[in-house]
Parts: sequence; C-alpha cells; structure tokens
Amino acid sequence: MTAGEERRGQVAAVRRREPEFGLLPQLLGYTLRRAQVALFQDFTAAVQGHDITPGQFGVLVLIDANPGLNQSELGLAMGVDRSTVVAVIDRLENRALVSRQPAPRDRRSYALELTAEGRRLLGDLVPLVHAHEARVAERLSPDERRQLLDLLRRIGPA
Amino acid sequence: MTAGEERRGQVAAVRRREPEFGLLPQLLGYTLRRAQVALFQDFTAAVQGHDITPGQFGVLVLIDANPGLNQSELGLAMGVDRSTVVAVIDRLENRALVSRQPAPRDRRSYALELTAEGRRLLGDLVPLVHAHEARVAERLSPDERRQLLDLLRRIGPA
DNA sequence: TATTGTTATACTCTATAACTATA
DNA sequence: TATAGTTATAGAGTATAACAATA
Repeated sequence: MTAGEERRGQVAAVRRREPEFGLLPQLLGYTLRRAQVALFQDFTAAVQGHDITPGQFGVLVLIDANPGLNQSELGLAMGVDRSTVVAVIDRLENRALVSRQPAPRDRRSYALELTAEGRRLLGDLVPLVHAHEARVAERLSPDERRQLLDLLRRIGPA
Repeated sequence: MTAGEERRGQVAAVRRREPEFGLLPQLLGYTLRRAQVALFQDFTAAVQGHDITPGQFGVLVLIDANPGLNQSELGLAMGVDRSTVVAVIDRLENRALVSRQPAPRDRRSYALELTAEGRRLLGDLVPLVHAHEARVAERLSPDERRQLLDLLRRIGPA
C-alpha cells in the first residue's frame, strides 16, 4: 500500500496535503540528488564567511596535493573541460588564493600553486569540512559511513 | 600509507602521473558528487532522443502523481524557489507536455496537468529510467541497492 | 600536427527583489 | 496583509568552437 492509498478516504475535500512522489523515492538518481542538495546546504553553512563552494574547496585540495599541476590536468582530475577551468582559476587568483606560475619546461602552460593565503585558508577549511562531514553523517555509524562510501564508488563506470 | 607515499621513490623525474586526490576520496560530499555526475551522464544516454533532464523527468512524475498542483506547491516539492519553477514549466509547456489550466477556486494560480503527449512521453520514459537505474546499480546486489537508498535518506536533516 | 590557455557564445539551474493580480 | 505567478537581474557552472602561442 502506498502513502496515497493510506489516505484515500479523506481526498477530494480540501486538497492541501503533502504531494505524492510517485516512483521518485525508489530511484537512486532522485535519492542521490536529494542527499546532495542537503550536503551542499550544510557545506555552505559550515564554511560560512569563507565564501567557498565545494568545487572550489576541491580545487584547493587538488592544487595543494599536486603543486605545479597545469589547468588541463586539473580539468581532467575534476572531470570538466579545460575551458571551464579558466573562470574557476580566475576567481581563485583574483582572491589571491591560487597563483599561475610560469611552467618550468612548457611555455604554453601555467604551473598552479597555492599562495600562502591559499594554504592558510585551506588549513582553516579542513577542520570545518571534517565537522560538516561528521554532521551530515550523524545518523550513520562509522561502519555505515564506510559502507556508503563503498557503495557510492560502485555506482557508475567500472 | 597514502598512494602518494607508495610512489615517492619515482618522483621528480617525469611528473606525468595520476594526480593525488588528497582527502577528497574520503569525503561523502566529493564521493556523492562523483556518483551523481556518473548517474547524470548515464541518464542522459538512457533517454537519448527524448531531450529530457532528470529534473524535468521528476516534474513530469510529480504532476502525474498530483494533477492540479500549482507552481508554488511544485517548487516546494522539488525544493526550489517558485521563480525557478516558471522557466521549468515554460519549457515543458512550449513542448506541449504540460499545460497550465485555470485553478478551480483560486484565480491567482494555475492547475498543472500533463497533456496527452506528456502522459505518452512519461509512459515511454519510465521503462528507460528503470533500465538506467538497473545499469548504474549493476555492481550492487538488490540488497546493497536497498541499503544505499536507506543510507542516502539518512544523510542530511532528520 | 597536437596541446595549452583563452575568448566568445550559449544554455541550465539557481536565487533575490520587486511587480501585478488576487485572496 | 499574504500569496501566486511573473519579470528583471545576477551568478555559478557547464559546454563547443575557434584562435594564438608553443610543442
């Protein structure tokens, strides 16, 4: 019996109740999307005042872990086109968090580096992001959290 | 030991290897995002030729399950602002999949309905979406798939 | 010939603020 | 006063196509 069938007796009179979601709640795509929206909102609240998005945080982590990486490599790592990387780096460079250095042996490309301020910000963000992660997983046991990560990694291409 | 430490011996010579992802792979936010990108791409391929996004599919399901619902209620159900709903419905109405009918007892609002073509399209899409769901979960047992849905629903606000 | 960064362009999704009509 | 739909506007994020500089 669906939620709708449970309430069938009261219908047609007022029509001000929770909507039916049809097959949506059984779909991975829909359920994943809902979880991601919740996560995004909590992330934004967690880093409030630092004006950083999850994507920008990822870029800072990636450059920190791979100093000297160029924009095309960064795009590949993030799964976006290199033309998309331009504006992303422009924003971070304008905020003096990332710098474009001349690449040692390829004058076509830039070596991306965190500035001192970028490193400082990343250092501030990491504990906030860990707190955010703990909060969104607060209704999961450590084992369930590990299992969720494992199941998510098994979605999509082998 | 991290993946980076394993390879430390070969570094500094060539510098053309897979990037390090730092703490990213341990984060729910990052892992969820990766899974969602994979899902989105597979969905697009699955409904190829029907020119429909996951969000638009959700709107068709919601209107089908709640005929006569208005735009504000739809926005609430989708978790987006009512101003965002306008363009979404404009697109679907221009394609004659959804119609704005006068609402019976409130002249400010529209009663949203699927057109005959909208119902036909939804009927075509449902099996394609089920096939897509099966494909993205092909490396999950039925029990693991149920568990993933359960864990995802426990992310975010209680 | 191929690659890197860039620009121009376009489209989706999202929000806020303000407006009109109606409740 | 409050609500429904709309518009204007803005910003992030994404892509494709073409270009100059360089490999």
